[in-house]
Amino acid sequence: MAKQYWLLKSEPSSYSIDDLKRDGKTEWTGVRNYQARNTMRDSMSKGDLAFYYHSGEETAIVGICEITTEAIPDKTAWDAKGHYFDAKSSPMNPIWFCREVKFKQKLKTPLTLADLRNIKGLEKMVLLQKGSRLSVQPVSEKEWEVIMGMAK
DNA sequence: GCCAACGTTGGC
DNA sequence: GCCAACGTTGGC
Repeated sequence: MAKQYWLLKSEPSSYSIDDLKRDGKTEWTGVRNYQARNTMRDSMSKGDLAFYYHSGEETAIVGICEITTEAIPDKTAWDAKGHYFDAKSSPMNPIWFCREVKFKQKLKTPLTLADLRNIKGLEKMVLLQKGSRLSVQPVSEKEWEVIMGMAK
């Protein structure tokens, strides 16, 4: 199957691209939205690439990471003291899933939301749609290439 | 801080 | 199954 592309959102204050660079890899846990869950569980493939997007104060694509595993249960759902606890999920019957992602690179210059809105060819991008707040979302191959072209 | 958009919950 | 109320996300 052809390589697919994604975009992962994160608040830099909770986990930034620099944190990922430092760690090398991380489990992309804490997603508690069914659509985003389904994307991670069912649609992604090992080896796919994803833009790393900072939401909040920065609002920009800041880097690239790679999906390095199949879907794995999100263990943070089982931690009763944690922020992402969900009593309905259990090791026997997991509800939430994640993937491990590996740091690939930082963009030399972040591409801000405002930049992206001005680039031809990205009009359909999920990120740029009104009211879009999915934290895991697809990026088309064409969109990926347009953005990579701009990031040089 | 404000508010639009969206998702979830729960009463009926 | 509908829908109002509520909570959250996230841009501005």
